[in-house]
Amino acid sequence: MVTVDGMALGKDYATQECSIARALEVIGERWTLLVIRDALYGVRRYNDFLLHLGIPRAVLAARLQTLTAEGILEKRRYQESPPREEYVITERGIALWPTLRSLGVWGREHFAETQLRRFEHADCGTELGPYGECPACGTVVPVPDVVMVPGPGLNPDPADPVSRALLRPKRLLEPIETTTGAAVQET
Amino acid sequence: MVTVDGMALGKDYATQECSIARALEVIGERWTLLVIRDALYGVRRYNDFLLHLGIPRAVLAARLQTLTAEGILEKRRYQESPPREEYVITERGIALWPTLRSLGVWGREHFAETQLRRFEHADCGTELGPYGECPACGTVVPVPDVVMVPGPGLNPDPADPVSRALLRPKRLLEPIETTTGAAVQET
DNA sequence: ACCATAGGTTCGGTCATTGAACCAACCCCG
DNA sequence: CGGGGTTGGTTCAATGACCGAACCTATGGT
Repeated sequence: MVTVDGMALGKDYATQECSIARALEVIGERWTLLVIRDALYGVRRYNDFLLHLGIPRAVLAARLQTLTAEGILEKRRYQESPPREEYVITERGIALWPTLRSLGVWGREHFAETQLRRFEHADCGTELGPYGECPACGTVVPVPDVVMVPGPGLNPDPADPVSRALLRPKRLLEPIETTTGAAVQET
Repeated sequence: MVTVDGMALGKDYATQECSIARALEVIGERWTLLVIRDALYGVRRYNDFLLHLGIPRAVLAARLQTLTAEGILEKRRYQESPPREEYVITERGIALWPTLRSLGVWGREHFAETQLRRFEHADCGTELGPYGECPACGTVVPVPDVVMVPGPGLNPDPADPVSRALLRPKRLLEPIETTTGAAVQET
């Protein structure tokens, strides 16, 4: 056999015939799922991802490019004069919500944290079940109808403006209003 | 602030207050979710993981150790005389099934593959819904009652004995019978 | 003219992953 | 008793990915 030359290492799982493996080739790299999570929470701008995630700039640029190429985010110009871009999650990205939801539930249940955020059905206020369904209505809740409610145990006065914007209840996908404090300024 | 020295890079997402991030610190590394998938499929032995995944030996050893330490796998001796170990998935690991299931569904739907495997409710033969529920019975199917059925599009004559064992229908968690062909022998 | 903002790219250093080789029990076979 | 096979690892040099910091570009505000 000749072990197809080229990418010997990296993001692919060459020998696997499995849709889980295919999925992981797309979203399995470090930081990628957190970028998608933030996009579901309404984060759209390069600088906001940067502030909220604490990800190296180069890595963020690479992830945004890959996710755009894979059709999970869509890059678009939201302002011409000083050219400004934003990255908006697509249907394909939104379809990852049940996965992220069940991963979050698993993380909370098995690593004993206080509940940091709660997710409710906007129509009735019921807390979602483990796969994003509404126990009261008996239906899978469309992502735009999910409300994220911050819980206790969440730092009440975070440093970055994105975390501050996420401190009050809001619907998924609804863009965060970027108070435009300071750019990347740390410390 | 002083950014706790020590692990500056690696597996942690230091600034994130989020159970998704906590979960990813545990199962977010390369290969980890595939090891867990295989464990759900009934793979238990070091050599079988090796053969089926094509993972470097050192990485496999590291992942098995981490997963054992995190309580996702349990290492146990299944034979004394020549001391032999096996890694069996725990409740905590089994709880990842809905996550893996929804990830697999996403991978198949968005990256247009033929259906490689199907998952059915053993009691009634109905194909599972996207989160591992049975549409006919209306309940979430316990993992031991899920039957994995190989589909078309799966290589009918794979090289390694593990893939061959996974070619016929079987329940999740049921250990694969390792025909004990040859050890790691490739070529 | 000067500073700030948004969205990047470049670069040297460090960490993780890779493939191949080696090791160590123990068994079976002759 | 010696040789080979199986299982479950460890070690090692090389390569790629990730890291933080610095720099760049375009624009707008004052």
